Amino acid sequence: MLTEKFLLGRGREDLSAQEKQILEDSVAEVRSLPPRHRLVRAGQPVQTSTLLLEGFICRYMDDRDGLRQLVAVHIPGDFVDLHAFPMKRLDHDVATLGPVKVATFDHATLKTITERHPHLTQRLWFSTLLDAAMHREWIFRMGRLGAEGRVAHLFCEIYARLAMVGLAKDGCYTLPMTQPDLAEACGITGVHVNRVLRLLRERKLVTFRANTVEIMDPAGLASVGEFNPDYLYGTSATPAGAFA
Amino acid sequence: MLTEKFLLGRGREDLSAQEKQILEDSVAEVRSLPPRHRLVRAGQPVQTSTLLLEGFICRYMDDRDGLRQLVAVHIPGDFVDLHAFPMKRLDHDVATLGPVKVATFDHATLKTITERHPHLTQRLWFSTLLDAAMHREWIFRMGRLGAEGRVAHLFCEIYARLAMVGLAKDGCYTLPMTQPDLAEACGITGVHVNRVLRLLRERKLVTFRANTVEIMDPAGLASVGEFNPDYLYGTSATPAGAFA
DNA sequence: CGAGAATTTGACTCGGTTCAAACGGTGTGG
DNA sequence: CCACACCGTTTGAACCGAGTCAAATTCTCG
Repeated sequence: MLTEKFLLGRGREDLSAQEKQILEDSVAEVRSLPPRHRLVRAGQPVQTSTLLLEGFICRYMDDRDGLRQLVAVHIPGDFVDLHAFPMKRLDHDVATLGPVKVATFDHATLKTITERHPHLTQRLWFSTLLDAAMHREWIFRMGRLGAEGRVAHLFCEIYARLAMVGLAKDGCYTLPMTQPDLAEACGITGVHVNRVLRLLRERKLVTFRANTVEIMDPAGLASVGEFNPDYLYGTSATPAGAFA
Repeated sequence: MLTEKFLLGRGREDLSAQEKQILEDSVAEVRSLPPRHRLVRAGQPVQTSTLLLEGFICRYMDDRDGLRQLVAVHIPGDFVDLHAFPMKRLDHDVATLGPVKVATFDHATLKTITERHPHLTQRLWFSTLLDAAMHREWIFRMGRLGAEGRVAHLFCEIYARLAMVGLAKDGCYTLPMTQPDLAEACGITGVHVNRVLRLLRERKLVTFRANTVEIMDPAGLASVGEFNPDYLYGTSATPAGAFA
């Protein structure tokens, strides 16, 4: 089932079998895309939205000098640009990190869902609000944490989210990001990311090599990143609590 | 009409007279609240949502040391915690800045709306996505701008939003925030906010005194803050374009 | 009028940037 | 199959923006 990871660990159980089927039947197209491929450009009108099936996607904005600020990292099960449905256009770019597989939904189809299935609609709405909750946490990260904390927090967040959809365990996961990418996500320099990674490694908290994150001390890392997974709205059965 | 400012300048025209009436009739209660009053505490279950009628409200999160990071500032017409309706609980606190007047909506009533009025529901959804768009811009502000730019950007954003609902003109508006408040919104120190304000004043860009913002050079301020109002999704008739 | 908060300014410190250079993978074309 | 080019990674040294600490001044409100 293509949409099996959607809201997994966040109340997907709350969807009836019929609703799950409606979602599944609403997929217009499944596509594979190469790394570093831009799906949507800021400002353009959009008629479809994208559910991420495999791989990683990011959203970002450019500053005056063309430097990027990531505003979101997406993992399988995320409805990456569902907000384009009510908004019609986006205020940021959307691009793949590594290679991905995505499912596309036509906005016309989504409109039908909103007209006929209020409860499913509310769950779709909820999924966009999860993104907003993560945005807020990113604001917190940039505003209150130093460089070390920011990187630690990001590693914790992605681990917790991947664990919820069964793509991470024992503190290990694949993350197709470079050090400059991390820098763009954390609002610091690529050079400084490197120094921070060395520190975190030396303190036996986490290592990041060859696109692989290995969290050696979850509690310690969560402490450095002041990470509390409540904002991810996982259900009680969800492994996000590993950090609690 | 209590709800007259809701989505004003953001496609409120798109609502039918009937829909506007439904919204108006859904108000459960109107209340006045004193400055610095906390409406919602993070984590608590919530059964109502709040439309801000008059005054200013902020949302914030605490770090380990109890220091606050503002994640949103709300102005009249904003449905401050509508996201609590699908989410059931919030990941942050909500508090007034100055004195406010608010309208309260029961979630049971909102549920009825989502079951019977898909189009109105979509506009409610849209309003929560506007908040998410502002969150993203805040991430950008914290990640890519220096202290000066952050303060400049914030002043620009609030001006553009107030102008859309008719509460600011000629670059002037009232903002019941202290310098420490600004600091909490911008991720810098209160002391440094003071220095930045002096700089901006000396450069004849903007002054902030006695809860009053006076933008003397809109274009210059927008340039320092790398401010582009597109993310506010104003309509073409909207004064937000004053900064474009 | 007095208390407590907010504003303002100065001096010193420090985290993170900038600039620079070396080193390591990896894919491509000759 | 190797050479080269292009990234990404790593490290060092100098610099600077913002934080910290401290104290004086002004404002606000009971």
